[in-house]
Amino acid sequence: MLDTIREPKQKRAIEKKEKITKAGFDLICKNGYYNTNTAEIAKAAGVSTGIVYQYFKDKYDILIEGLEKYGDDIFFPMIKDNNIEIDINDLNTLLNNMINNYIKNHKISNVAHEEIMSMIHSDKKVAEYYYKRELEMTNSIKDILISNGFKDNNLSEKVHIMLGLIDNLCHEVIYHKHDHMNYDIMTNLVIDNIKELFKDDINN
Amino acid sequence: MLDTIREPKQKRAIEKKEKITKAGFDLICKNGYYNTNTAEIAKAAGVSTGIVYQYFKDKYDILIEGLEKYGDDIFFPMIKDNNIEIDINDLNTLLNNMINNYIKNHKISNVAHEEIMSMIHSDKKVAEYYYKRELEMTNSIKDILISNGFKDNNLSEKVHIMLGLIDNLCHEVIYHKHDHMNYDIMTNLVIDNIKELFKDDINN
Amino acid sequence: MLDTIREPKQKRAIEKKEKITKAGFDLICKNGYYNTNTAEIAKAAGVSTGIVYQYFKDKYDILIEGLEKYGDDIFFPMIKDNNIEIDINDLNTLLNNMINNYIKNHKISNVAHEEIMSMIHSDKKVAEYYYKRELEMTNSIKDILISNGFKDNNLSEKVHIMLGLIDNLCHEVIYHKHDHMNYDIMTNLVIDNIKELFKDDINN
Amino acid sequence: MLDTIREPKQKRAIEKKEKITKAGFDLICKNGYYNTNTAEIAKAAGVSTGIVYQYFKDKYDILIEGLEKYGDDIFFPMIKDNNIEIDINDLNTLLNNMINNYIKNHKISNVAHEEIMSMIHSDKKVAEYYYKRELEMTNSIKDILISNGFKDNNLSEKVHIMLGLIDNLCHEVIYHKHDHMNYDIMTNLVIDNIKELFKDDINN
DNA sequence: TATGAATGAGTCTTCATTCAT
DNA sequence: AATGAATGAAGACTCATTCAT
Repeated sequence: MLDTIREPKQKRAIEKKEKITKAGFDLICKNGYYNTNTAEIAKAAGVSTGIVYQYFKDKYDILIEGLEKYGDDIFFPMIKDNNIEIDINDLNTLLNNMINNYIKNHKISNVAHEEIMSMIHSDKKVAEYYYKRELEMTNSIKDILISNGFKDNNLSEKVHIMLGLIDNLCHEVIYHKHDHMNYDIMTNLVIDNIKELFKDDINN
Repeated sequence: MLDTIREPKQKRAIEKKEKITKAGFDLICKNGYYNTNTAEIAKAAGVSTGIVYQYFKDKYDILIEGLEKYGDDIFFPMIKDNNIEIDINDLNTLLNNMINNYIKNHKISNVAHEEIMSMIHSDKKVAEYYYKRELEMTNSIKDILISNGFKDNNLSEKVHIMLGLIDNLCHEVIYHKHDHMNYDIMTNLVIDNIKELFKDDINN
Repeated sequence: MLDTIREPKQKRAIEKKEKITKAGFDLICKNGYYNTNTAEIAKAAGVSTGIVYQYFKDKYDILIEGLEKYGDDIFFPMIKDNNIEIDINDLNTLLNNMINNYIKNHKISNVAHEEIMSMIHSDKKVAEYYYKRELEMTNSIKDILISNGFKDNNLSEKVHIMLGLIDNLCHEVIYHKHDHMNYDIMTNLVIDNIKELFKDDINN
Repeated sequence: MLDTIREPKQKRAIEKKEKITKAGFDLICKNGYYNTNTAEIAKAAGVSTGIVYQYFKDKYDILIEGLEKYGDDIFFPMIKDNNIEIDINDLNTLLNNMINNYIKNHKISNVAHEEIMSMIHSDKKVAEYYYKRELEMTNSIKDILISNGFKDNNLSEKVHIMLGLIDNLCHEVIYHKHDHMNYDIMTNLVIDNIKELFKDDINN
C-alpha cells in the first residue's frame, strides 16, 4: 500500500479521480462489489490500473468515495435537487411529486440500493455513512415540516414511517414484479396513509 | 467425469447435507457470499472440503439450497410457525404479536436479509425464489383476512403496504441505530396506521 | 496404501478382479489415463470404489495389469489368434491376411494405441512391457520365417521394417483422414515393398 | 509519448510469451500434459503464475500455441529448414541427409512425439493441426519430387509410405531399445526400400 | 505522473486413496 | 469381503496490488 495517496489539487487530476470514482461506483452498484474488478474500473474510467492506486488506497476506498459522492442519489433522492415548497392545502400534489421524484432517481440508481444496503452489515464505514445520512434527512424533512407549521408531535417517528412507506412503494413500482398489483391504487393508498399519519399535526 | 451429486437417502447422509447447508447458509448470511469460502463452510459443518462437493454442485448451490430451506425464516418470518387467530375485536394484540414474532425471527437471521436481498439483482434464482415467496405470503395473508370476514377491497395492495410498514419498523427496532427515536411510539403509530388502512374492510 | 493386496484365488474374486481390469483398461484406452477416474472404473466394473484397492495397489496398477492382459491385442494383433501358415508361393495372400487381421484388431482397440504409446516415455513399466513384447514378436516372426525356409539375412531388421510398414498402413486405413489417398493402391504398394524386402531371402 | 518508445515494451511482451510457450511446451512434451502444472511452467519460464494467464486463456492454450510454433520440429522435421536439393544421381546422399536431419530434430523433441500423438484422439484441435500439417507436408514433398522430374504415379501414397518408413527407422535409432539390431543395416535397407518405391517414377 | 506488465496469495474444485460400518 | 462416505492434498485460475519503465 502506498503511503502517499494523493489528494489531487489540479483540475486535471481532480477530474481523473472523479472519473474513477464515478466509473467504479457505477460498476459496483450495477454488478456488485465482488463482481467488479479494478481492471474494469480503470478501463471504464479510461485510465491505467496503476493510476487508480495513486488516488485510492484500495478498491474499497473507491466504494466509500463513491458512496459519499453519489450515495444521496441512491438512498435519499427525495430531497436531492428538490425545492420542497409545501402547500398545506395540497398535500396530495406534494406527496405525488415526492414519490415521482423518488422513483425517477431510483430508476437511475437501479440495483445500487440493495447492493449497497447489503454492505451496511458487513461494513462499518458503509453503515456509518448510511445511518448518518438517514438521520440528516429525517431531521431535514422534520425541519421543513415544522417551518411549515406542523406540530412536533412524534414527528421523527412519523417522518421515518413516511419515508419507509414511500421507499417501499417506489421499490414495488420500479421493479414491478407483481403483475396482480395495481400501482395507482397503491400510490393513492400510501398518500392517504401518510396524510392520516399527519392529520393531527397540521396547524390551521 | 462422473457428475453424480448424491441425493442422500440415508439418515446420516441427510443430516450431513443439512449440516453443510446450515453452516454454509449461516456463514453466507453473516459474512456475505464472497466473504465465505468453501473451506470455512466445511470446517463450520465439521466435514472435509471434499465432501461438500458430493452433496452440492458448487458453492452457489449451497446458497440456493439454504435459501429454499431457511429463506422463509429470514424474509417471511411473520407467517412462519404462527397460527394467526384473528380476533377482530383485538387487532392491536394481533398486530403486536405479528410484529414481535417478526422481530424475534429477524433478530435470529441477523444480517441475512440485506445480504441475500442484494443478490436478487445479480442472481436469477435468488430473485425467482424471492418474488415467488413474496407473492405466496401476500396471498396467504389476504386469504386469512378474507376468511376472517374482511372485504376484498384492494386487499393485495393493502397487505403489501402493511408488510412494508412492519418490515420497516422491525428493521428499525432491530438495528436500533437512531437514538433519538422512540420505538414504542413508532410501533403504536404503525399499528394505528395499519388499522386505518383496513378500517373500511372489516365487516360487522 | 494397503499392505495387503489380495491375489484372488477364488473364482468369484478372480472374476471381479478381471472385471475391474477390463473396465479400467477399456476406459483408460478410450479416454486416457488422466481422463479416467477410479470412480468411473468402479462403476463400469460394477463394484464399489473401495474394493478396487483390495485388488490393486493404485490406479496405475490397473493400467499395468490391463496392459499385460490386453496389451497384445493392441500392439501386436497380427500374431494373435492367427495361425500363420506361410505359403511361399502366395505371399500376397499371406500379407493381405496379416494386414486385414491387424486392421480388424486395431479397430477394436481404437485409440488405445497412442494413448498407451505416449506412456512409454513417461513410464518405465509401460516401456519395459512394450519393448519386451516387441522383441518377442519380432523374434517369433523371424522364427516362423526361418522355419519356412527364409535365409537369416538381416532378418531382424527386415521384420522390423515390415512391421513398421504394416503398422503405418493400418493406421492410415483405420483413421482414414486423408481423403485424397487411395488405400487399395497403398496396400498393394506396401505388399510389394515387403516382398521386395525379402526377395533374396526366399530359398527355392 | 512516441509510439517508438512503446515498441520495446511490446517486444519484451512477445519475448515473454514465447518464453512461456517454449517452457510450457517443452515440459508438456517431456512429462506429459497432465504431469505438468502451471506453476512449473511459470517457474521454468521465469515468470509468475499470474502472468501466464495474461498471455494464455488456459493451460490447454499453451499446448496449442506450442504445437503451432514447435509442432513442425517434432512431427515434420525432415522438411524444416532444409533446402532439399534433389540430385537424382545421388538419392542415397539425399535420403541419408533427410534421415539424419530427422533424427537430429527428433532427438531434440524427445518424447514429444507420442505424447502429442496421444492427444490426437482425445483432442480435436490437436488432431486438426496434425492432419492438416501431415497433408501439407506430403503435398510439399510430392511437389518437390515432381518439380525434380518424378512422374506422378501414385505419388501421394508413395510419399506417405516413405515418410512412415523414415519415421519408424528414426524412432528405432533414437530410442535404441533393441540391442540385437544393427541400425546401419536397417538404415540402408530403408533407403533401398525407398529407392525401390520410386524406381519407376524417375524420368530419364 | 502514468502505464500496464508482473506478482503471488487465495479460491474453487477434483480425485486417488482410506476408513468406518 | 464389500460398501461408499470421507479425506485432504493438489491444481487451474483470478485479481487486488505493486513496480519497472
